Amino acid sequence: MAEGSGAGGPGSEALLFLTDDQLRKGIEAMFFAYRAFTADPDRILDDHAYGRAHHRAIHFINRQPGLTVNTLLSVLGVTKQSLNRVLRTLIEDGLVESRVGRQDKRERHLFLTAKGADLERALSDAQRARMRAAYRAAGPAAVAGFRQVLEAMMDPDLRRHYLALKEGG
Amino acid sequence: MAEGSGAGGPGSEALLFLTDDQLRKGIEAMFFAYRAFTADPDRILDDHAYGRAHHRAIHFINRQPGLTVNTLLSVLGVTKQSLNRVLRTLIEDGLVESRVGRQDKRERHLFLTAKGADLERALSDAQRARMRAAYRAAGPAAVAGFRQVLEAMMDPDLRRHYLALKEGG
DNA sequence: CTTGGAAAGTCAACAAGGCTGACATAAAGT
DNA sequence: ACTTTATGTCAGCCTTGTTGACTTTCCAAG
Repeated sequence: MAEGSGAGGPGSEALLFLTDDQLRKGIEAMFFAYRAFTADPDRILDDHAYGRAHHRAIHFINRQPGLTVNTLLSVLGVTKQSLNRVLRTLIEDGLVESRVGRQDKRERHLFLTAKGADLERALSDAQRARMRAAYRAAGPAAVAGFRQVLEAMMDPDLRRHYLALKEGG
Repeated sequence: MAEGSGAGGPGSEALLFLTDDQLRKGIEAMFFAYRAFTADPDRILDDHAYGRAHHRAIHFINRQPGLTVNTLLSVLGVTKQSLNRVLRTLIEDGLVESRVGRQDKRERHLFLTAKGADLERALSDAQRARMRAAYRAAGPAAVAGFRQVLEAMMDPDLRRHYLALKEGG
């Protein structure tokens, strides 16, 4: 309603959507939506005694098979020690395979095993189902705006990682 | 990829935005954007030896001054013990005040003190600045779509909390 | 060939912030 | 009088993040 009143000064029309109230709604929408966004995978992970950290590792190994530990590290934005704990259990459990690099033998290239790919599929199926329902409810135009805002929200460094994956698809 | 080939049946045009690739991009955009979304407040909180949990409590107490512990509990979706740890330090540090209910003396109503409101302002200023930049870069139409998709993503129970706040504004 | 640095892995210790379970108190409701 | 609700608290556990120190392996430049 406040948006409709034509009382603003010069140029205020174009900036009406930047009111604190609009911004606050966006902030709260992010908070609640992210909870929903992670809820389905979390349920599946619980059954396997894994956590969100395992999901993230599995996701990006699937997205970019053969990526090195260092690359995964910088995409995830965590420390080597933190990732290693997660990665070790995934390798021990036979979900991830680590192969020595051919050119540079210091590097380890990460791949999902068949078992790992199974879990990845279960997780991303669940997440995609929710995203699909939201997309369908909101419509194509809304989806375009959704991604535009999210991309504009990222730091340059994060956007770099995002875009690298976006092209690769 | 079956959806992407030009061979789709009737109605496939309208569903092009539901390809697995589009869904995946949305999922990854959520992941990276949420990191950026929380980065600025996290930096401020670090200086005060608080964490994201404190931020969330402060945010919702500010949004709905006088709300009861139980209400805050259900909005945040955590256990009483978990919230209490956070709330206790905020009260001890003089950021939050807890007043006994007048009608029902079992209830405690939560308010930000002046000091609490100061921190809240610093946190939300930072978060709004990022959101404002993203909104400005993406434009009003994108913003509408952004919120539509996020709202469609929420579980009914989460959306209930979101809408209650939305109206209250 | 030696040496410096990079990639990876590991150990130890710590902190935040979730969780469960058990229990205590005060106040309300029946 | 009894039960239920709202709150608070203690104790213990888990995941996942952190820092710091150290090792092994290997590449690459001097």
